[in-house]
Amino acid sequence: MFSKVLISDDLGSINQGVRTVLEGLGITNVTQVQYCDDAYLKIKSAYQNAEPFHLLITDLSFKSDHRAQTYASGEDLVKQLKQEYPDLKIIVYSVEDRLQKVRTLIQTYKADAYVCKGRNGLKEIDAAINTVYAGGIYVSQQVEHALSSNSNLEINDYDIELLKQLSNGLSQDEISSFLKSNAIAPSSLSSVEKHLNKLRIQFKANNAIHLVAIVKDLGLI
Amino acid sequence: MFSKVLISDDLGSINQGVRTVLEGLGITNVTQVQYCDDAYLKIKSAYQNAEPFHLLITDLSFKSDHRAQTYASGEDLVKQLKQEYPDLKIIVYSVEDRLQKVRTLIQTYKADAYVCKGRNGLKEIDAAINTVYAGGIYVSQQVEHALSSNSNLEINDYDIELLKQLSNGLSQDEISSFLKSNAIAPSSLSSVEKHLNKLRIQFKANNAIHLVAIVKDLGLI
DNA sequence: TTTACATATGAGGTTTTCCGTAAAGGAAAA
DNA sequence: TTTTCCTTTACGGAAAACCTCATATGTAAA
Repeated sequence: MFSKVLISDDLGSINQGVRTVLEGLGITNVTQVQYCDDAYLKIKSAYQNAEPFHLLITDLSFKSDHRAQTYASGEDLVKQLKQEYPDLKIIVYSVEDRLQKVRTLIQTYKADAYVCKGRNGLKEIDAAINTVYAGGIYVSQQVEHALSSNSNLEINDYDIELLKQLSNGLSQDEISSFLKSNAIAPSSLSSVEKHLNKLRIQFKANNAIHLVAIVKDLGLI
Repeated sequence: MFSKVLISDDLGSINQGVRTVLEGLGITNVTQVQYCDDAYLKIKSAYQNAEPFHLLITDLSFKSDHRAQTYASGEDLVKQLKQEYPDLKIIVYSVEDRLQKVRTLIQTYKADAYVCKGRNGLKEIDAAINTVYAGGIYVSQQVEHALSSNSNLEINDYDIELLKQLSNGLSQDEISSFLKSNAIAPSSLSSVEKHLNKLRIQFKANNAIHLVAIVKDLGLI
């Protein structure tokens, strides 16, 4: 089992629960921090001292306060750490249950587990630790289907860009110009219309306003 | 000091921290629940048995699961409880830091305190309990200015309703019909246009889509 | 009551979005 | 090469949104 673990979560009280789970697994060498930057520094220095952490359990959203931070969110932290220390196992523990978030973290940033905070989050943490230790990937049931590619995965970066610009206040005409000036194809007004229409159908939106509201709720933009 | 307290929060681990604070204040008769409906029922039955709770500390957002709930959020719970039991003191303890939320809960629903979960949330809980016990209102510093009327308070319930329906996919014409059928005045298409136009200017939005994106980011809807 | 002011409603014209259809271009298969 | 299929682009009409100005309504002060 893991022997050296770091917990990163700005709410101290949650750390307490996770710590209890770790104790139950016989893991006693546990450090906890309340800032992403602290997590990064602890892991870096431990690695340099040849006493690396084996597992990081981190939240995603950290309240910002007076302390300026390099890594504002757990996502940034995970991304950076997995690049520098691919061997470090990372479990994300968050209330966030947006599929897009889960996908990005597991597939792009290569996190090892995604556990949703909830009524039995601690039980899941237990299971996740065991799975990750065995070399597997653990994802909470409620967001499991985020990884099954057949879901709403057909929306690509181009679509996201359209939606972003739309929610940014640009008219479809302006989006067309924007695409042209950024050399993104297709860029004609007609294509913008067509793609947005496809998205409207896909998300069962009545109009563009509704569409933006829906994808914002989904956390896509 | 309060002698009988109920904690309502779907994440068990947070309850633990609050419980510790209560113990520090010499409060030992503490009950905790993970569902809003349970909170309501506990308070109701305790009242009927002439052993009422004196204080409720509740979260706002509760993950929905298989159990169907009458009160889906802490807001609904607070609203209902303060109507039925005005003497019951209520402290809201949430990560949510949207000013509109704070305003509604304190000013409309008459909650006694609003504490933001954060790095020193438990210290604030301590202070809030003392303030509320003394008959005062406690609001976390970071959202304190929510109550100072000079902020963006000019937007009223009517505006919020418009924005909600708009983000719901209704056209301005349909919103007008909706208002008429719900006997909300003003209801003419012209008025809907005018009010939305005012909001667009107020929020510096280019168009209705932009407007909805902005107010969604602000957490107004 | 009259006046003044703010807000609501109504009618107009312009712009943007929405939606269908059709033509043009490109890539892969026949 | 031709055919097929898919995507981009273009165009036009209908609907909705956007904007301005005129009128109506209601409320509070003179």
